Amino acid sequence: MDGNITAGSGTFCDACTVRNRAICSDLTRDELGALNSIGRQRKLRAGEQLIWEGDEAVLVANVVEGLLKLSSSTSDGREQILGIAFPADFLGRPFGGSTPYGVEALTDAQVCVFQRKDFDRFAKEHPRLEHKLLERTLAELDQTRKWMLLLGRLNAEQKLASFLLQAADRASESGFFAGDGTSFDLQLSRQQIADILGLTIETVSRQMTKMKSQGLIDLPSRRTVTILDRSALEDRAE
Amino acid sequence: MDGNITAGSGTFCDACTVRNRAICSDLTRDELGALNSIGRQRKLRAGEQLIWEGDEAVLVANVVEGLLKLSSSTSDGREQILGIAFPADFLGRPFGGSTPYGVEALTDAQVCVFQRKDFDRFAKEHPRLEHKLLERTLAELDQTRKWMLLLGRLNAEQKLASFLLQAADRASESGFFAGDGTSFDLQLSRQQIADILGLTIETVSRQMTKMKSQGLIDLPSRRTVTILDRSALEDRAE
DNA sequence: CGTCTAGTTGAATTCCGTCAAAGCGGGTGG
DNA sequence: CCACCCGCTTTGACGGAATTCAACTAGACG
Repeated sequence: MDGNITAGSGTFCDACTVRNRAICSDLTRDELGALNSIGRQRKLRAGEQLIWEGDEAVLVANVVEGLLKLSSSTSDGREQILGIAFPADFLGRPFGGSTPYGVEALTDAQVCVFQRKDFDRFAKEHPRLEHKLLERTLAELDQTRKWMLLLGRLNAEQKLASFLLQAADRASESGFFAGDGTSFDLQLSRQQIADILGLTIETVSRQMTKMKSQGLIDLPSRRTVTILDRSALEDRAE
Repeated sequence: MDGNITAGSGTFCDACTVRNRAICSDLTRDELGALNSIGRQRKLRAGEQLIWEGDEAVLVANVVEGLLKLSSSTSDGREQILGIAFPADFLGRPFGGSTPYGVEALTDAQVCVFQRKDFDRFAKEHPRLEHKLLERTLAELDQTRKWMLLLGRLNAEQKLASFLLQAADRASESGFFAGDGTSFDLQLSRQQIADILGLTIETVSRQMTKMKSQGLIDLPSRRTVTILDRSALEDRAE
């Protein structure tokens, strides 16, 4: 259980690939050192759970590498994905009681974890960090609200079109299999897409083949999507 | 257009009814005075718009009295309510570009507004205020995510049952027409409930009469709800 | 070459939205 | 005081979109 945890060696921040984008980006060398000493790097395998839904919030983390999902389930087992965490995103619930959602790695991932108590203390003493965290949380809230409109008011076609456009943007900006910016790897199964959009796997599949047959997209392989007619896709997104 | 704006007189915080619950609650007298000097009280009529969707974020506010909705619309005019703001809640998007949702008063309301630039500056200089704002934003994010599960994965009956239970809780804790805690005033039209739950007005109506006929609730008047069988309602909520 | 999982396709069903009409209640003016 | 009107709500009939259940297919991997 400890095999995938590396003790904070005092140097890992220097090598951190998301250092300039994560909430730590405004810290001085000394502050970074202090934060370093309370954090640990941890590797996660795809499918591994970092935080369980409803658990008392004992840890928070920065995503260094990979994709993670935040999700919650109904009592009868249907799942809704509440957000996707990308590298440099922050995870967990500081200053809070329990985490009302689970966090699980979608791909192999690397995170920089902190005991919540340690992090809370550190944050309170470092307003610039708190400020970064606040900005990030506000942005996340905006994002989440946008998603609510999708869930509440769009039909399956609109949901999928919006999703593909957003995925394409994310893919090109973070360089995932970017190619020419129109072809990209989804990194998500049909089931996961369905869980994001509040649909079933069959509906997702049907909509994708429909879009393919209409020449809006191509599906060269299971998880690869090529956008052939972006503006038509935008028309359907709303 | 100015008739409903009162200049900051230097004393209104003292009389503020939400002073101990709003984000200002940790400030010293001096700090409160300073904040006071950049804020203005404003009264809103039910239906009046405080912030327009997509506008550049020029103001932020504390709710002093009344209820407001945050909402967004699809291009074909269907609306989704993204959140309800209660007294002591914070409104608007500090440190940001545009507000991606509109804010409108549901009841007559009173808010304490700030120019965003003034507020941003003040906040940056007062970490305790930022901390409060952060805690509030995190709580709001949790709330919003819970709502996403409802929108994405619950059916009409489950949505309505969840909504009524939550409304009952809110009503009793904030003392709205609390009565014995089971009977309360909704303050929302059927259309607004539909916009919250991602349903149509007819579906909301049908579900309510169904619950009434099953003895779960009573509907003594248009906007009053009495919960007769809470546990049965909880069973249906998920 | 067989097995296993993820994805696709099809048919039946159900739930919710749409359209239309009727009911209710509160306010206004005769 | 009553008749009328207006907006909100309820109710009904219908259709369509998405889910459900089930069979089938395509790759991946040993």
